[in-house]
Amino acid sequence: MDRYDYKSVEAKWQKYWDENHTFEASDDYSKKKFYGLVEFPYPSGHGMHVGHIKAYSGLEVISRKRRMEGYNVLFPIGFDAYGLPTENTAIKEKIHPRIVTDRNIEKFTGQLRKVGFSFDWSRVIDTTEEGYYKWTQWIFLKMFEKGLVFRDKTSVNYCPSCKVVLSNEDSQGGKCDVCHSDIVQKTKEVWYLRITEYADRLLQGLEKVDYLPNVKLQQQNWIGKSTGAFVDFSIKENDEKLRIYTTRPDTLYGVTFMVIAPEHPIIQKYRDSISNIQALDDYKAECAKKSEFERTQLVKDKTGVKIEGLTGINPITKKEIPIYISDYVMMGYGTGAIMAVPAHDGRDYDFAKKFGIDIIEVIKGGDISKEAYTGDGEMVNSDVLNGISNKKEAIEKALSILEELGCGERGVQYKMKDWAFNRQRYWGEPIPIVHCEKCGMVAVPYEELPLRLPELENFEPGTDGESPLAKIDSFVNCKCPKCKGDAKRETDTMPQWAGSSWYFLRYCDPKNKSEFASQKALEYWMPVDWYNGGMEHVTRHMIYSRFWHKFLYDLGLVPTDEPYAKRTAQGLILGPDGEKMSKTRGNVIDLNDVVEDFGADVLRLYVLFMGDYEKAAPWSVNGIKGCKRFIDRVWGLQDILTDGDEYSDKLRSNFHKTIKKVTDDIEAMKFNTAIAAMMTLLNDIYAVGSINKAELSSLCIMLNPFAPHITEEIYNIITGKILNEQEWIEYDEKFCVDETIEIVVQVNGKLKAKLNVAPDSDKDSVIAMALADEKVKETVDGKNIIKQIYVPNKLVNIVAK
RNA sequence: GCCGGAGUGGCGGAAUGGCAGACGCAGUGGACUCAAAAUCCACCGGUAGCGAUAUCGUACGGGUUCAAGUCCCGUCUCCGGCACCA
Repeated sequence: MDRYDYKSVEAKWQKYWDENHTFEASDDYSKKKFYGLVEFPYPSGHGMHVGHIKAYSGLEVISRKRRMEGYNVLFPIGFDAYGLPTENTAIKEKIHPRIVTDRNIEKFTGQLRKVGFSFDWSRVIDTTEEGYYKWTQWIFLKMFEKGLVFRDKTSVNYCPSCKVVLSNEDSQGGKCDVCHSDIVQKTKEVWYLRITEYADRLLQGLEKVDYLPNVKLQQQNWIGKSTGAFVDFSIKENDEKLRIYTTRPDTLYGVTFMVIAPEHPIIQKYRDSISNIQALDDYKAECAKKSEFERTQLVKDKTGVKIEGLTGINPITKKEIPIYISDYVMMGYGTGAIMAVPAHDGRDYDFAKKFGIDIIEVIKGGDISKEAYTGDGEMVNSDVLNGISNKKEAIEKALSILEELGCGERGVQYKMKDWAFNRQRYWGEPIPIVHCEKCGMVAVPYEELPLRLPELENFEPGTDGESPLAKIDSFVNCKCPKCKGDAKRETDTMPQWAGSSWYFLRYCDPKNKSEFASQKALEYWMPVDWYNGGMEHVTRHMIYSRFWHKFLYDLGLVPTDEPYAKRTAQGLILGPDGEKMSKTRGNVIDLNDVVEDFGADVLRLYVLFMGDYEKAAPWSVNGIKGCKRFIDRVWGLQDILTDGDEYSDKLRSNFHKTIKKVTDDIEAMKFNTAIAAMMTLLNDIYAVGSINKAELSSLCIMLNPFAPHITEEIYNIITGKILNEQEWIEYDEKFCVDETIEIVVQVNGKLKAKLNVAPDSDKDSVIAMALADEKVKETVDGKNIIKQIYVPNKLVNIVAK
């Protein structure tokens, strides 16, 4: 047999699949369906890297298996092509972002095809295409219509390098998600989507979907629901009520001061009656200068100023307490005001120590002279609450008192904020809104969609953070759709996350011109049965897209309220040095080189074999050689091929066991052990010295999802048939059991002997055999046998003293 | 600080509470070769021993159990997420 020529074989089958539309999903809606989704790539100029291959290989294996199991499989791919890197390349090379995008998509497509992924190439999506972004704008307008879009002037996360406003999600850790510069705070009028309105449903929806526990947890934390109470504190000097939010109403008797955010409106309202207003203004100005990062990350000394002229009154104790402003209280969470209980909250404790405020213990159990006690315990110094030791009970009782007094109510808060939905850049979906002096914000009529991006000479954003579109008079100046008077167009574009918030719907019916997808197609294909992607998209893309989907569900436009039935995530591929792959580290593995040197099958096999699919694993230049050897040895089986259309006696059980293992492991995404099992089988075959046609066909089928090219080729050579038209192989449980089973014999838990017995032998005879063993006899000699343990088909343990 | 996850040979990693180290890589010895590569065969956790074998061994300290990498308690380290969220 000649050496395996992967280059020609891979090219041959890729051409065959393409010409025969082998992997295109059928429109026959009577068949059982499987919708497998992978996160579509951002087509960057660097091309794909091996991480992409791992990300897609998981569902690739499952999709190929599903097809052989008789499913109508939708396994689509597309490109999430709007975004900054493309625009920056366009600016640098002085060409249109359209050209950059097309160039990069072509590069990606070529690479994906070379790896032999079984994507449905007839349904490719490009989010920057008119036929697509028209519907992105359409959904936005629906949200606008339903009051989920609003504008607000607030302090926003601004990246001075990219010159854009970022959402909280895109500026985690105080760094820009794109360029990693420090984020600064800027006051700006921005667009928001009211995602908080769906907070509770996004949380509840998690109960009925099959996501990795980790994924659910991260989403729960991100939404950050807390239950507590709003409590009104009276102000002594006037009849104002200062409302706070707390999760611990049980500690009300321990309140010794209040803190409000520096921006709290009550200060402006009572400016004139505050004697140290200048000091408060100064403090506020100082805080505004700090970035979000400094304000939250550098938790050091507590700072603040006491308000002279406003005094709070504890609604339960009626005691007078001072009010401070401090930047450890945020205007954006709760009511921007808190009741401080220094004895039982670390932050309040630090503040009280610094400002010399009383600390009153109300829960026993700690030493409040040293630090705040945040644990549970018996209530003390709390009048009617005294003696209660159950936290829940104490909270309930405090709540009912507050409700009776009419100065408190139960409430819920979320950490999640509304979604800042705009960027001041060119390469994004234009926001289809017109500003009219008379009519205010007016939606562009649906029939005028798509609202196209105007042609530009210069894509650079303005220095003041204005969109480059603002410089184009012909775009900006327009007529108001309502009153037909002069009006101006919105010049901001949508953020990168817009296009990916509904792409899985478009795949169901990608060429539809009159709807974003037909109801029939959606009813058949949705929900996505299995969605795999990176952990980094769990809190942004996934929450955003679940929100859009739930909105469309409320309009009756999609059949399910959750888009994804199941979600898994792959681990990163690290560089050979164990560090995250990056160009600056110089540890990036070039995909093209790997395909060139080893072939697509070896690459596919290796990314799944290198470790647990869900965990990060370093690339090993040597490790991939093992997969190469495996593939070559599979090819070599043709040299020891014999006739035979059923399993031989010598290998029957090996095959059944391996098929079972591979079948189960694929479903559990334990690809590494599935491959290991096939390697073991291959070793067994070579030990036997021959393989028949039935056996080799069977091996080709189970290996096909991992290494589709070589298996198609071998299968075609030995049977004359096409493997992809075959069914997935079955195993028979009865052949998975050996004729004799090895039983381990231990004495006092230590291995002493091994016995070969028939399956399901009875206890007495096995123990008798064990005790008859020379080695066992020797060890037990002179001791009393206290206990005999028999685990059927596994082991015997004799306890002797 | 809080919430997750992990810690097993030289390396990547396997092990429904039941033979620790499957499978692969690297390494060592041998075969083939003028030679090398490729391929094939054997060995491949530590200690003692020529050896059969004995003994220790899954981050560390305790515990439960006939039996613990796996379960429980405590400690350390690393990774991921959230972070002055009241």
